[in-house]
Parts: sequence; C-alpha cells; structure tokens
Amino acid sequence: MGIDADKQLDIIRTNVAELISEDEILYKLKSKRKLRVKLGIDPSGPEIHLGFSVVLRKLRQFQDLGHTAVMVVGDFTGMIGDPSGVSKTRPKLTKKQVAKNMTKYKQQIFRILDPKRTEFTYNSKWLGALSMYDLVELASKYTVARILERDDFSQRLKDGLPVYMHEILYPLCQGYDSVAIRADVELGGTDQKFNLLVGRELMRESDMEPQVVLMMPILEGTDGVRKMSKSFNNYIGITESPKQMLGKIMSLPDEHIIKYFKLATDAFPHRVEEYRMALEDASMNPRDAKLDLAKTLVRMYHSAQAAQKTAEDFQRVFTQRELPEKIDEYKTTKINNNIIDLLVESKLMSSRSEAKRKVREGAIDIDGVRVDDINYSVALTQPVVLRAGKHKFLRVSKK
RNA sequence: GGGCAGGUACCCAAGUGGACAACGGGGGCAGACUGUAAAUCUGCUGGCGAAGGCCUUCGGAGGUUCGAAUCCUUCCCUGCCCA
Repeated sequence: MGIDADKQLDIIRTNVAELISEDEILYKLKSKRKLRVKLGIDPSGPEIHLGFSVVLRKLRQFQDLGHTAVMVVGDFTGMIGDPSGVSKTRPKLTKKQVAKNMTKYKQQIFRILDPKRTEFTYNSKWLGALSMYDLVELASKYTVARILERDDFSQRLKDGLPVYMHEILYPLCQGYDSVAIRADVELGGTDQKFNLLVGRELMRESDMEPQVVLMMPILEGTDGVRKMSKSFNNYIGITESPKQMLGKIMSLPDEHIIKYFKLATDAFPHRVEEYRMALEDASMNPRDAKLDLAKTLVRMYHSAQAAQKTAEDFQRVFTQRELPEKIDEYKTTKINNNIIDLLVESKLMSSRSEAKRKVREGAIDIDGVRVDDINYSVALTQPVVLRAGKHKFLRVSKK
C-alpha cells in the first residue's frame, strides 16, 4: 500500500458526516493492514439507488486505497426488516425473495465496487446458526433501556405504535455481524448511527478492537424532503433508463443540486465549487446546473452519448416544446376513434374516468391542438401524435 | 385473564344513523406561470355513464333500520392500564 496513512485519512473523510473516531482509523491505517470495511445491504428490493450509491462510492474509495469491502447481505435480518427511520413495522421477507433480489443486486453493485476487492457474505450463515442459548447470551449484553434509546423505537412507543420483540433484536444482529466478520470499519448513513455503535460494543465484549464507524450524509429523494428510499418510492435507481434518470433529476428541487454533485457524482471538487458559487451569485441558471448534474449521472451509469442525446431530447421537449425524437407507436383498427376509448385502449390512461378527467383538465392534445371535448372523435386518415400531460407521447395510426 | 381506547381511501387523519365517494393535510397527476419535469399559484385525485344517475368502498362476518363508516352481535388486529 503506497499511500501513507494521513493521506488516506484525507480521502476517507471527504464528504463524511461523522467519523468515530479519527484517531482510531488513523491507528488502523498506520498498521498497514488491508482493512475489512463492512457494509450491510438490505435485500428487500432489487434496485440500488443514488442514495445508497453515496455509501457504496465511499466504500469504493476504500477499495481504491487497497482495502477490502465486506458486503454483509442481511438475508437473515431482512426477515426482520430494519426499523431504522421507518415509522412502522416492515413486512418480513421470505428466503426465496431474498435470493431472487440478490441476483439482481450483485449485477448492479459492481457498477460501483471493484469485484476483485469485494467479499460477499450472508448473515444467515452465522445468525441462522445461533441457538436459543446463544441468542439469550447475546441479548444479555444489552439493556432494554439502551435499545429504547433509539429515536424511532421511543417515538413509536410514545405514539402508541407497536414495537415488536424481533425488531428489538435487529441492532444486536447487525452488531453481531461485525463480530462475525471482524470488521475494521463499518459504513452507513447517519440514520444508522445506533446500529453501528452497537457493533462497537459487541466487538469490545468479544475482546476485539472495536470497528470504526463512518457515516455518510443522507441524500434526499425526488420529493426533496425525505431520505431517498425504496419504501418512500422517491428514489432514482442506477439502472433506470437515461430518460427516466435525467427526468427525475430535473424534477429535483434546485436546492439539492450541489449536494447531489458532491455525494453522487464523480465531478471534481473544484468543479462542484464553481457550480456552488455560480448558483449562489445567480450567474448561472439552476436549470443548466441541474442539466449538467443529470448528464453527469447518466454518463456515469450509461454513456456519454446517452447523456448527450437524452439531454438534447429534454431540451427539445421541455424548453422548445417540440416533439421528442422517438415516440412510441400505437396501432388501432378503426378509422374513427372516440378520444376516451383511444386513451384507455392505448394504456395512456388506466380508466375511462381518469381519461375524462384529464381531457377536462386540458391535459390532452392531438398534433399540438388541445382536445377538451370528451366526445371528440379522432380520425386516423393519417397518423397523429397524441400527447397526454407533460411527457407522455404516442404516435397513433390505423393498422 | 380483566378494564379502557382504537382499526376510515396510497399515507396521516376528520366524520359517530340520511345532506358521505366521505372534511383537512401529505403524496400523486394536471393546468397556469417559468430560465427547468425547480419554486409559486389553481384544479383534480374509486369505477361505469354524454348527462340525470348508478355501482363498489370506511378491519372481517352477520344483524337492526325505509336508510349504516356511524347502532347491535361476533371474530381478528393494535395501544394503554390492571393482573
């Protein structure tokens, strides 16, 4: 390992929300060992999103410094469901679902991580092997009061919401994972603080050097308010199409542009700083900064060409209000079609009631002319372009 | 095991015999505006019908009533207190 410990520390603490503790990690780095850097993954959904990429990218930095990423797949804890930040009990996952999700997960994870420096382990391997005896032993290391320190538990208790026994075990399980894999460092979002600290305690109990805990800031989702998360359905998946990805990023509130640049992209810090200043003194249109952000992300997860093309299409449709370059086709047999029938048949609308509503709202136009009569008949003597709302286009013709 | 309070649409949450397809907020969608699918403002947000209107929905199942989300019985679930 060529880089000295102080330089490594500089890289490691960039953009970090909290590091417990700098002294400890410096000590570990100075040992010149390959550190085992743990990251738990929740196998509940098969999609990796930009929020999670923040932590994955940090992990990649560790790999680039020569350390080992140890991915702990929470297939056992997945059956519990991490109660962190979620205000209600999660449904349990079956083993089958976990296995299915993980196949897709792995394909995605190596778009960020270096496979050569990544270990995959499943925590059912050790957690599933614990006997009732072991469980009681483990549970005896923590008091109820301390578990209830967790904000979300105490909040739920205060609100009269259920907190189940198995959820209380969650932090212990995650902490035990750290013991099982002998973690040097564990990564997570700031919302994971409690769980991460339990790992330190349990390691100390087992006479191990406690893991260093590194927390990344939480990235807000597309609503701009809540944490990006599958359960809030406000996420941008790293495998989404260029069009979806770019579109979702353009709909982010402007104030998150810089945060996204910093945490989710590989843009150079000095470039990000330029954006920040330009936005601050209003010398740059936030739209352009956001479009650059969107292009950067599309380039990272797709290609430079895709980024360029998608951005051009975006400008064509939304800035110039022209038709997109590529429009899906729909063919029907009749020459005269009632507008409502057509919207429903083509799946543009999910029910006739909805179709009528949208027509009345003025959301529908044909070849650029608004249709506001629900009895309007569309004559398909030649193909027409049907637009529903801001971004649904369909070229309709007779078969 | 006993007592009490609850279970309402995607989420939160009002409603306690007819005016309830159900207040309000969030989310979502749409329109206006705009330097963006940002922000802001406005509208819509169960289904079928051109419309009058009709049908399905308020934890599940029964019942009372001309009429129930609202009353009764029972079952399931949650919280609190007592044991």
